[in-house]
Amino acid sequence: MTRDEAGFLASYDPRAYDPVAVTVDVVALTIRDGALSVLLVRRAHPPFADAWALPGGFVVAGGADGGGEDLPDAAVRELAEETGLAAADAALDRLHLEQLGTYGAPGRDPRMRVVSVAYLAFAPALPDPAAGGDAADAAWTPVAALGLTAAGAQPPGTTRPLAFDHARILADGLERARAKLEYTPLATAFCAAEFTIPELRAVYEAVWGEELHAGNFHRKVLSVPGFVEGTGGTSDAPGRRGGPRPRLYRAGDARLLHPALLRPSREEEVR
Amino acid sequence: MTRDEAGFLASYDPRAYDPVAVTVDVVALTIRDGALSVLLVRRAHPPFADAWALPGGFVVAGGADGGGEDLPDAAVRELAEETGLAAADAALDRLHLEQLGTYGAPGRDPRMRVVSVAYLAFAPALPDPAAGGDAADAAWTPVAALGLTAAGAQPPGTTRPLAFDHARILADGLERARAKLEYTPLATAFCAAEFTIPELRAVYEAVWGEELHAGNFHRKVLSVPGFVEGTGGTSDAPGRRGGPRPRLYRAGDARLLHPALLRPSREEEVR
DNA sequence: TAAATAGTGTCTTTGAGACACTATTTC
DNA sequence: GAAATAGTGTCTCAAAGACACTATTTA
Repeated sequence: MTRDEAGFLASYDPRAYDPVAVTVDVVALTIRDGALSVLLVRRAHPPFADAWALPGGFVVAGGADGGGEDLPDAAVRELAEETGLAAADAALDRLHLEQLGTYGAPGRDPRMRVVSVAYLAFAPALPDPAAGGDAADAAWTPVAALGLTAAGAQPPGTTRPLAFDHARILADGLERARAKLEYTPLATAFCAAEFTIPELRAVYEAVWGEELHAGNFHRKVLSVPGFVEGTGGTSDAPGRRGGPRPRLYRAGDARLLHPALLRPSREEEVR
Repeated sequence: MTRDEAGFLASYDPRAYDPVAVTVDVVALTIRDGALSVLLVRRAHPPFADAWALPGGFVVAGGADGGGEDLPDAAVRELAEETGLAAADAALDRLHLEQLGTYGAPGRDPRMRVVSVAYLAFAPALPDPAAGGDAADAAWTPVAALGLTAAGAQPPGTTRPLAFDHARILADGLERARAKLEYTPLATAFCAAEFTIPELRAVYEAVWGEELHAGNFHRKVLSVPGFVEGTGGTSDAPGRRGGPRPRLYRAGDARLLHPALLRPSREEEVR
């Protein structure tokens, strides 16, 4: 650093600017009882007290000398804090986390200018959360129960309206999830370490909201290089309604599916 | 708003938190002389004075009572300010702008904690920029000249090292652009309002960095519903090296290409 | 035994890519 | 005329989806 740069740094006063708060919000998805579900918390404090919202909160900034937390770390911390899931929990180990987008329209938070970085998480079936932090309650909620429109709005009279612009964020997260299942092997992130092809198909059906042809799906999954690899084992199939024991598979080493596994209902094809 | 909420808002002091600055940075791409190029500015002030960087700057926050600017507006403003392109310019009208991602690792800016929301812009050929704002210079730069690796790093000794983590942001923007050409009609955003199929092919070749089969490309583009629509006109083809006059097309009404136009070289297929 | 399910075989249709060819233009 | 290019025809191969079928399990 030159002397000029050092001098500039010393005279720099960040508080001369209007303040902006940075938060993270997490769209955590899982499959519970065959239904795609999102983790929601009930807000204990205003604004939107008692309303349901995505788990999230302020990022620890740290001073000019460092000490702040990185954004993905903040997302995992908020997820753990507000749900009682220990950050060291084995379940959180298998978590897939990716950045979804940033929402910063003026007025989206009545307190002040807040820019929120949203993260999208895929998790295998997790235990019921325990409320913690600023949350009065926490629960996995089937997304179908929220009455979300594709445009990211909830019609008036919805039983569980979301705080802030969280309906918009959730709608974006759902669309991202649906798209990612097409060309990445991330459906395996919703499964346990070992899974069967029918279980994997159930994930696709829950996320896409439509039934898939069992036979063609099976052949397709096995034909995509690196999607899954067999373990040699067989499921012990508790509580099924008949049929042979399906074989067990692990996630393969592919990071992209090629050829992709495209959604059937593409009549819309947004024009 | 309940009285409780109003009381909470009145007592809320945003300055109790460590400050975080929010900036926007723009990866503006265009095709110049057949080469995919990015708009860079030379920084007039520390940190990284005299280094090249993506155009960008602080977001106008506004107070609790509003008055701040939305993030996409800030991106367009920075683009206009630092390049001398008038915001009302017809060229900026045809601009495609989308959010790329948010970069907020502690220490990425030596002054303080800075969270930067990056935007990706596709533009038709634009005039040479004129430096303005905090920029000492501004220029369209062929991305090949920057020696970027796929990992988003620049090898030591690069002629034009980028400030901050802008090499990473640019690499992410390029990969996003390459992917988007596959399944959206955004290649047309690099073209004038009317264009020929060979011009469109040149866009794909510049962004993907490989040659495409002219005949198959032509048939493919016309076979995807809503990609392009004919104008009935014919190019007057100045300065070509022979061959018939190509027909003119406009962008169609499709927002997704189906079937997609996949990149040929997918041997890698990241495992 | 009946019903449900795992997994495979096969046929049809669509689309991608290779190659060939004609027509049109510039040098 | 030679070379380059726009645009079309045609063939082959890969892949998606429909349908059928067998084997295996539960109720």
